[in-house]
Amino acid sequence: MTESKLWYLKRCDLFERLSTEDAARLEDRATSRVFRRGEIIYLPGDPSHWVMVVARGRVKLKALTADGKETILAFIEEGEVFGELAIVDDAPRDEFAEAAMPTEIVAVPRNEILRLLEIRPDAALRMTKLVGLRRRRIETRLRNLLFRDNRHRVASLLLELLETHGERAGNEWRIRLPLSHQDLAGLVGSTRESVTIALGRLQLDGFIRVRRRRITVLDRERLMVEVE
Amino acid sequence: MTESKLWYLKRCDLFERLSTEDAARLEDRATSRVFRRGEIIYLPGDPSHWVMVVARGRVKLKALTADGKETILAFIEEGEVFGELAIVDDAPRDEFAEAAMPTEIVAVPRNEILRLLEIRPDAALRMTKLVGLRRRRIETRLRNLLFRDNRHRVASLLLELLETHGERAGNEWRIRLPLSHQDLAGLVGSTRESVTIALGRLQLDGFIRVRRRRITVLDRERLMVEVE
DNA sequence: TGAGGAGTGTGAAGCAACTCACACTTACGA
DNA sequence: TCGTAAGTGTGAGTTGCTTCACACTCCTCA
Repeated sequence: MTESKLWYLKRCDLFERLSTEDAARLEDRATSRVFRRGEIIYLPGDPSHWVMVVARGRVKLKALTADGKETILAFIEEGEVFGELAIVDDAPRDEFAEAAMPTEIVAVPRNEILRLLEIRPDAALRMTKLVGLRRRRIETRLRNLLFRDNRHRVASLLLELLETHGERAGNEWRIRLPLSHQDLAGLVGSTRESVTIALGRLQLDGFIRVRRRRITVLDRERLMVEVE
Repeated sequence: MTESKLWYLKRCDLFERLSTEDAARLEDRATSRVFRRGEIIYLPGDPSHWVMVVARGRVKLKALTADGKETILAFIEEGEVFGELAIVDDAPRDEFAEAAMPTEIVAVPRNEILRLLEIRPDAALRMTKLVGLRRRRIETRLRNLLFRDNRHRVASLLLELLETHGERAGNEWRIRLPLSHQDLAGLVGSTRESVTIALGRLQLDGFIRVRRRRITVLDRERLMVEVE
């Protein structure tokens, strides 16, 4: 570990404004560990004793169906929190957290977080907002999946990804995350082949440019209209 | 209005333990109104200025697709909060709230809630848990919809409904909510006809009993195994 | 620099779910 | 008490997606 755990925690707005005392305490109680690409950080059934922060790397949250298909719930990037529902209660995890690349994780014990939320109303409010924002995102995703064909699903997924993992480049928007068609299928609940078709058509229609695992949205506004 | 707004608010655990001062303040700032069945309480685009509580009746949260299909996000029952994402930020609503029956609503201004959360850490924590619990539910729903056929979708929806709106009756579990096949279709993202088929089969297989808009789960354990 | 794996494109066949259409039943208000 | 609307059951025809199969491209690392 090259940097202190605290240094990583502080990049995350949840922990940025702590008293030196609280900070020292966190530094003491938090744990850190490095995972290789593909390693599992936690899995369904594990106790929810920790709230985690991505220090370096990227994490994929996913679930598996009985026949082995992968539902991707989210990607978590550097400086972001995950597993924060440990706060709600101690119900076991119900998804996998997997390192999507070499990744360092800082884990804070549930109790420490709860204590912090008790004494720091502003931290509590931030936490509520974090949980709420992600809920809103999931609800939107749900709406965009039900009753819509593959083209619409993929298109609105791309727009969602721009919000969370997009970066502007002139008029265009690039998706920072390298995503295979298989990954996209896991995000919209369809198959690799169907995603290939949908992306192909969207590209033909001039909405996007695809190169290997890189997707660029050429005209965000127009794509938003297309999706309604 | 037969009862005070406060009386209704206090039935909701978010507000139950207030100082008399805070209580008086809430009583003063909160608003209440009665809606007829089918009336819209708010709609997409409305400003999120209020957090609401169902005093009497039942509320349906839904969204409409471009071609008029109804996605049902949740039903909210007496004493429960909804529209609580107004706390996160002032982004406009993105769903409809509709009275599913004659319903009285108490609305608390966003600012009042925020103030309360600032000064009452326990209230803040409860709010986080509420938002988090609902998020977990939505995530589960998402997992249960992607990659699964109609039978599985309907079956896991029934189990979900037992958690939120179920009541035990001996060995059986009844769903308190009267739900048409159309409603169920809106919850799982399929069609009325497909739901009819799925329910019919589940009944034939001895998992449930259906009578008009009443569904009884005969053997919850067995149904859980069926869904995996 | 070449071999193997990951990622992408495409087509043929099958099927689950959708649409449309209509008959029947139950609930409930005039 | 009847009339109407809401809710349910079922079949025929269609379609969009999945499955399976295989060829091809690109990247990476030995």
